[in-house]
Amino acid sequence: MSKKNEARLNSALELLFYGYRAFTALPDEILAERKLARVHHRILYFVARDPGLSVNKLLSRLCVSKQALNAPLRELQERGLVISVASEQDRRVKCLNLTEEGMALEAQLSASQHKLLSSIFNICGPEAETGWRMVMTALANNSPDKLQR
Amino acid sequence: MSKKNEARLNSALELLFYGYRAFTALPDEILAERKLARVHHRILYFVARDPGLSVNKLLSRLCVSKQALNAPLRELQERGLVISVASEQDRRVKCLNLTEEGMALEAQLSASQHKLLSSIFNICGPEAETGWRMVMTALANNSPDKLQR
DNA sequence: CACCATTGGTCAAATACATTGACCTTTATG
DNA sequence: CATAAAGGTCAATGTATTTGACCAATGGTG
Repeated sequence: MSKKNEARLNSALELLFYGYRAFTALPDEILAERKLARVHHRILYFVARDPGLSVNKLLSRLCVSKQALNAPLRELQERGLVISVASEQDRRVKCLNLTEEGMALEAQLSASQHKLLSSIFNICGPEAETGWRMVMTALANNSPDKLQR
Repeated sequence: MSKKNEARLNSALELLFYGYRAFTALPDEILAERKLARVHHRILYFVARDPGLSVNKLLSRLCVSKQALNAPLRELQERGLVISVASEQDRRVKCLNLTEEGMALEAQLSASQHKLLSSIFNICGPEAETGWRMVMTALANNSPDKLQR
C-alpha cells in the first residue's frame, strides 16, 4: 500500500512536471523568435488582464523581485509593447498599459495556450475539468504569495 | 459566450501558473539552503526512480541540453550525492546512481511534494483526482519531448 | 512647515546560468 | 584499420538574476 501510494504520488509529480512543460512550450517558441522569455509573457499577460496596474501590483502577481522585473519590463517598453504613465493620484506610481502591438503579441501567446487547454477540456469532458480545477485551485492556494494577491 | 469562455481559459492559465509555483516552492526552499537549484532536484529525482541510467537517458527525461546538464550533474558528484560508474557493456556510457546522502536529500525533497499533493487529493476526493489526472495526462502528452521518453 | 520614515521605482556591479562550439574517448561499420 | 557515429566533457561567451545602493514622491508627526 505505501509503496503503491508512493508510485501514485510520483506519477502526479511527473504529470505536473511534463504538463507544465507542455503548457509553456508553444509560447516559449513564439517568444524565442523575438528573443523574449517567459517572464515577458507573464508581464504582458497580467498587464492585459489588469490595464493600468502599478509596477508593485505586477510584482506581487508575478512573485519576482523588483530588480528581476526591471530589465524585462524596460525591454518591453523600449520595444513599444508596453507604455507607462505616471498616476494622477500618486506621481511615484507608474501605470502600465499595453500598446496595440503589445496586445497583439499577448493575444497570440495566450491564444496558443487557450487552444491547447480548450481542446484538452473538450476531450476530457466537463467532470474532468471540474476535478482538475478543484485540485489546481487547492494547489494554487498553497502558493507562498497568495496573501499578496 | 466567447468572452465568458476566454475568462474560463484565462483562469485555467492562472491556476497552472500559481499551482506550479506552489508545487515547486517547498523543494526550492530546501534546495536554496544548500545552494542548489530545481535542476538538481530533477536530476536526483530521475536517478532515484531509475538507478543506473545513462547521462543520455537522463537528458531525454529532463529535456535540457547535454551542456546544461553537465555543470549541475558535476556539482552533485563533487558533493557526493551522485556517483557514476562506467557501464560494463559499453564503456562510453556512465551509469548514474545516488549515494546514501543523495537518496536522503531526494527523499526529503520529494516527500515535501508528496505531502502537499496527498493532502490536496484527500480534501478534493477521488473523483477530482481522477479528473485532474485525466487532464494532466492529456496535457503532458503534448510535451514536445514525449517521443523521447 | 520642517523632518524623517515609508513607498514606488531605478541603476550598476557582481554572480550565477545557459548556450555555443570545439574536443576526447569508445564503439560500431565497411 | 580507417572512419563515422555515439556518449560525454570542457572552456569561452553571452545572457539572466541577485545584491545592494540609490533617487523621488508621499504621508505623518512635532
